[in-house]
Amino acid sequence: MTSTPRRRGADRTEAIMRTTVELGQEIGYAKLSIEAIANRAGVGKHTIYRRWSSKGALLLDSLLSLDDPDLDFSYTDDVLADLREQAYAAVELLARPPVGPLVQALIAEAQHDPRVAAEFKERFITPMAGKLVKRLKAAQEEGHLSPDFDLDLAMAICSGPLYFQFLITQEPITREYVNDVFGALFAGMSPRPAATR
Amino acid sequence: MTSTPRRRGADRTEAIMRTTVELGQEIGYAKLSIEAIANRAGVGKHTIYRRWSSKGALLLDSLLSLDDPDLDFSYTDDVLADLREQAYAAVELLARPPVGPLVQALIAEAQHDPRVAAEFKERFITPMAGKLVKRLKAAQEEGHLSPDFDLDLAMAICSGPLYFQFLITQEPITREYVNDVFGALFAGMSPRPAATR
Amino acid sequence: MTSTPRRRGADRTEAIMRTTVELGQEIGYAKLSIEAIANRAGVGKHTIYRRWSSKGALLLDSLLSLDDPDLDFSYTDDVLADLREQAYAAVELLARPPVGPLVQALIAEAQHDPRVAAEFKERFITPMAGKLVKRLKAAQEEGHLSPDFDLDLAMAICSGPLYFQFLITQEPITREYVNDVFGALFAGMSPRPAATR
Amino acid sequence: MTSTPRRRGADRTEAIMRTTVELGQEIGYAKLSIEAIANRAGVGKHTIYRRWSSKGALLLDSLLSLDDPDLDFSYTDDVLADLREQAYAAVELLARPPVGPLVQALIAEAQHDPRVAAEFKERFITPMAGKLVKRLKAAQEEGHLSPDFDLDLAMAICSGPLYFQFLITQEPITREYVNDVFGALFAGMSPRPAATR
DNA sequence: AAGTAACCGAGACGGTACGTCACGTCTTTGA
DNA sequence: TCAAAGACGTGACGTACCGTCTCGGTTACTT
Repeated sequence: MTSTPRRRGADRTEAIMRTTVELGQEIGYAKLSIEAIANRAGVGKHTIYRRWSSKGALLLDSLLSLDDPDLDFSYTDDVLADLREQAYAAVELLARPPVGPLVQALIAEAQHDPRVAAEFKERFITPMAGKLVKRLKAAQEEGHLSPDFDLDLAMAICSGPLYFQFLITQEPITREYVNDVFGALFAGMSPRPAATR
Repeated sequence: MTSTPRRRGADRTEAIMRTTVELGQEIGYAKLSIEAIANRAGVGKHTIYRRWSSKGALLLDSLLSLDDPDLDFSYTDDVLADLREQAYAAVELLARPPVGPLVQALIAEAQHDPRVAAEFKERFITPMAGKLVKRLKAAQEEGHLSPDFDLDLAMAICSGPLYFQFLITQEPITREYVNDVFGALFAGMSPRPAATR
Repeated sequence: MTSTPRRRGADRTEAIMRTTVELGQEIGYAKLSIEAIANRAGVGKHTIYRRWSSKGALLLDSLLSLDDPDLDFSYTDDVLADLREQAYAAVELLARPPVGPLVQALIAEAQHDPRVAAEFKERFITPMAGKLVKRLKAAQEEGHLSPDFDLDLAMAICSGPLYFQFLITQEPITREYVNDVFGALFAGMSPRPAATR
Repeated sequence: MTSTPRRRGADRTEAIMRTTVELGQEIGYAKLSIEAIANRAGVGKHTIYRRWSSKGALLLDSLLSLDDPDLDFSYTDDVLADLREQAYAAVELLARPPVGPLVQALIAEAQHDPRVAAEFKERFITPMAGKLVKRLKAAQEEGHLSPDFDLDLAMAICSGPLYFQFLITQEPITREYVNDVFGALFAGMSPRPAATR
């Protein structure tokens, strides 16, 4: 029997995060003000400041509070296909509200708030990277991946081009783009030895 | 003989951009206020608003007004080496003030201002990409690069991992990291045909 | 034959004053800005500053440039009636645009600009007072007015209550009000000797 | 036992009004800016805007917050003397800072802000008028005043000439002037009946 | 007729103030 | 005891005008 210990608090916390996402979708996460969130959530400003040290921290918690499809990799014989599949899912999430704009806003925050950067990396990037690295390791063990490949590097190489498209060119990340990227990464840019010969 | 013809305007424009960089280095580009820049530059706020429509626009112009080392690729026999060399230089610029923080701030701005995003892409990213693509095309023609390779894709693959490190993990981009990335990109992640045999 | 000497200037001067009145009626004389007048009149700001030293000066000239009904007193046997008649006319002018609001604005300006106060008194009040004093003097000579009456004082006593209504209570100055004021001024506030006796 | 309960607010209100008067005396009430008052009073601009809707409203409250000598009429046998006495006192107040310039500024404001005009009339003019009317009524009952005299009119007639001098001619209002005005008002402008006979 | 001076529109410029917004801290008050 | 409500000092926003100052481009008078 749970004696509703400290129940009110949790309620409020959730309400605030829910409002954050809601309001963020309406007016944009960049224009969010603590003041507006407090107002909309029917909560004192203090109640927010008590829980989060910065807008970035609130955004991060709000992001992570969203129903996480908890995407994980398939482990078929075809690593490339598995990676693609996974990327499709990730990209689809990032492609639309609320996750996409939220991540964008968080990365923006991270550029001038090292604490947000650290937390974001730890709680958002690293878990994703972990899964990827695990999947790659399995592939490597099965010989589907070049054995002398640093897996953290692989992680950066796989994620980088997607984030580049997301943050810099800001064009939609299509399945074709994903296919191309992974295709290229696996094939390498060198002229094919076979072709040369 | 009229000296300094229509000089006043340009003078101020430069003074403002100089002050922007200066003050940005002192207090951080994110905390820059138009008010403070105007004050420091001894200029009315209007004089800034007349020239730039947003902080982002001012930051971009200020960035581009910096003495551009105008880095361009070498065209030796070794594409890989040339790319690396170029990346070293770029990374070195990004590694320290004023360019690094300015670019960081600009990318942050670009996340919630599409106009900044577009201008940044057009005036900062695209020129760089152009040089890279040109270099890659030359390589391709000489058979140093897989011939069936979309060059824009190559651009994303080469830049992505570096920007990922710059924006997301925010760890210093060492020469080793650059070497690893380009090495991996050229080799590809697939197990070597030799190994397969 | 007038060889249009310095003609352009006069044109502009008039255009500016016309615009002043026009724009003042639209947005209120208090909110008038030199900038807006210049714009509307199609004239550089300098051209205004060259002619008038302050907004008050411009307002005063604009007021005096209006077609002046050039009201003057009748000289019948009945001073009281003549004064009333004159007051009706004056009050009617003050009652509606553009004169009323303009005078109001000028008096407002005069409260914090001694130069405006002086000019306004000299060019607006004094001429009116002159006529009144002259009319009163005639009356005095004909025995229609208490002979031991300082005429400047009489002027103040006649005008004061009207301006009081105009500036302070800001209620419409009806003919009845005018009648009452002059009636009372002539009769005096003392109990009538005749009535007492 | 809670001391200073709900005290903060009132403190600030007073501080702001005090500063308003102070600063107004130094630089003139017309040149007062909310910004400067806030600065000098060590208060945020909002704290002022929260309390007063316009500069006029603040000026009015500041005026009324001044130590009011709370002048009231004597009730001797001599109405004329009582009125004079009262007028001396009033005029003396208006003759010098801070009251004089404040009232002047308020009347100026009232010329383009109907809300200020209304409040000023209600809270400054009407109370004074009330006392005067009351005094006049007493006089009337005692037969010291013409019985068929509208008292509101009497108010206008008594105040008008003084305000005329105050606002329009802007010359000092001497005791002599007061004497003359009231003398004339009581005697009336008509030739004396005795003189007629 | 050409030269020259004055004047003009346009509007940039350094300022000052506006009235608003949000920050993060702090009281106060009601449940 | 805790939270809502929101007052508070601070600082920046973007705008409006101030009065001064170029800037070219006419006029219209002089020589």
